[in-house]
Amino acid sequence: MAITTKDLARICGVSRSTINRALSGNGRINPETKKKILEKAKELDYQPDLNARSMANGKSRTLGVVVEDLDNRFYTSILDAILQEAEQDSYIINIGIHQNRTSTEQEVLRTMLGHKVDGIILNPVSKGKMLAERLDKISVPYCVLGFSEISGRPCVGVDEYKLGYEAAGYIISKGYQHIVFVVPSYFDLEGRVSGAHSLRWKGIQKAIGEAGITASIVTDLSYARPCVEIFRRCSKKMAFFCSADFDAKAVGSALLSAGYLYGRDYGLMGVDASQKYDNWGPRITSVDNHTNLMGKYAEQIVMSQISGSEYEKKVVIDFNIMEGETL
Amino acid sequence: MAITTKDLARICGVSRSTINRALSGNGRINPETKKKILEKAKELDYQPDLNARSMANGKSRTLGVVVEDLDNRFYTSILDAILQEAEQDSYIINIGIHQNRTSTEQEVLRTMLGHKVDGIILNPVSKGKMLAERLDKISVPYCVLGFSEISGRPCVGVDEYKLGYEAAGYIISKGYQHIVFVVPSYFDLEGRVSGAHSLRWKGIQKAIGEAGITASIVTDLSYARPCVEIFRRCSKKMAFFCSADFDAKAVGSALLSAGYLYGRDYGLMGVDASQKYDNWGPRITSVDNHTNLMGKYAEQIVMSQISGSEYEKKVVIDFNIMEGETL
DNA sequence: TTGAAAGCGCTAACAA
DNA sequence: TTGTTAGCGCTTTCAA
Repeated sequence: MAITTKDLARICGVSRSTINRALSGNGRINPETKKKILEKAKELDYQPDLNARSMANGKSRTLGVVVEDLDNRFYTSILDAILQEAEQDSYIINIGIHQNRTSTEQEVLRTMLGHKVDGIILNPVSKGKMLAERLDKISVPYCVLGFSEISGRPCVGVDEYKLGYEAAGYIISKGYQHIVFVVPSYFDLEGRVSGAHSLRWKGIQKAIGEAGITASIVTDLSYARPCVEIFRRCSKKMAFFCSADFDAKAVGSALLSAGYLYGRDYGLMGVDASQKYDNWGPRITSVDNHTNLMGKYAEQIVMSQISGSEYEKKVVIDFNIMEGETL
Repeated sequence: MAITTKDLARICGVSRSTINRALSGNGRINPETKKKILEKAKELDYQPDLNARSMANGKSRTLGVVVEDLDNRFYTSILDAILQEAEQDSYIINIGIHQNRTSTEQEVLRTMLGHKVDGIILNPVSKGKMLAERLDKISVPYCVLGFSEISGRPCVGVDEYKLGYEAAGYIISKGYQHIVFVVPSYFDLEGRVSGAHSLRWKGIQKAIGEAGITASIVTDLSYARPCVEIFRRCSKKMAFFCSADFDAKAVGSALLSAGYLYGRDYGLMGVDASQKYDNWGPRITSVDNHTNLMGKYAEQIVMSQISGSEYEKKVVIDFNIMEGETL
């Protein structure tokens, strides 16, 4: 059993409020007794029960973060940024994963609210009306990661339409005649279209329309083989634009096994800027969507709400194209 | 403000204990009233205050996990496993990062204990006596990730001596005459030797002794250039054994830029089995140390202590060598 | 089968 | 300057 203010009070021969005054630094108190109390507290290694405090004053100094899983650099990078930011504010992080299941998402959110987190950062599974309802139930400040699924709510993300448009433009500028948009997560488990990816796709379509070239989309979960097939049947100079570097690597490997080389035989582009973290193999041409900034701003948006200061409801993160050796 | 049992009691016209009996399923209660209460609870979306509960019954159903950071697949992979395991036990995870600073480690541990976590999984910064003292202060069940720094305490890890011995043996079996052990984290920020890595190094030395070949060690934080230099000056057939695939990749890239190719000109080996996650570039010969299992067992060790069941104090995780194209 | 009361450890308002 | 009291929302005796 840890030592409590009650124990301290008994030991120091004063009341608990006096203990509290010494410990918190608030309220008038005799410097002598204060000094004595603090000494005793240190000697006995007093550590406040943060849950009790949270209950008494309604602030838990805890933030909840809900993401898909931690098997993905996209999320861990966001999370790392959140953790660093939160530490500065002396906040602790509760983390939950929904593994792309709406039911788990709901459950995790409930649990977090049950634990009285002061704020939540959510990478949502659900979309549209369901997401809106779910957000309405969040009784604390929150911030959504990615904003293609919602409007009028605190969120941070990149402009996916613009991302698609500019990425396609970049590919076009390199002289490619056909773009294959590879996006295994285009449909979720319930068969609904991902808002972010459909926006990207729209951006791509705009760009190819203007340039007068063609594009197609691959949404198969096992996209490697289809990509090889498409490449074999197509005579135009083509590029694969994949929704993440991870997928670009898979496509590149598959085509390489089939005897076709990125950069030489076709173009390959991804999103995530994995070249920043991994210098192995050819650098993949990629869109750097600044995941660390997403985490940082998400945390700040939530903290601003908690502290009641001004904040931008919708923060748009910049992205930029990083040249590589595959396009 | 969320609805409480007090509210429910008022609304249903019964006492709070009756509400509790309905909600918890414990104690005798009229099925009628129980049904009515449960309906109301659902209708009003009652959600228990888990902190209050935690305070009342001394169990928070929260586990604390302390690792270096999330910028490292080694940790995120462990963490992911812990999360999945914890979800099964309906436990939530508090995560803290110490960023390799002993002071932060201490602070994070204190905060976690303050939040009344039921157990802690720790990847320690501190070593030896300091670590022992720190562990002694942990008033809840815990498990240490890696066991080279401690003895007689709950922990999970791989046999680093054996790992070094077998990895070196594997390298030797491939005909290499000199091994360079590349380990930038051999010394920590305070200049102390990492127990895990010194064990590995001992294992390596044993193996080379038996085989009658030579070995050297590089502990520079910027090891790329030194490695290139060593390679240039050495006439023997040599292999670099790096403490992580990440570092092996860096060494490989540096030597490649200098015109030397892994596999052909020298051997390259790492630890982590990154080839399991990343199929880009040549597969690196690597030791798979099963990080996911580490996480899983760590969680189980802590949970067993919490539930009072039997458990093994020291769990040794298997490792195995994964062939690649660089050795 | 139900209710009353105490307590977990803390904070905060009010008295002394 | 210090102490008393009540309350946060829950669980857990004990009594009715």
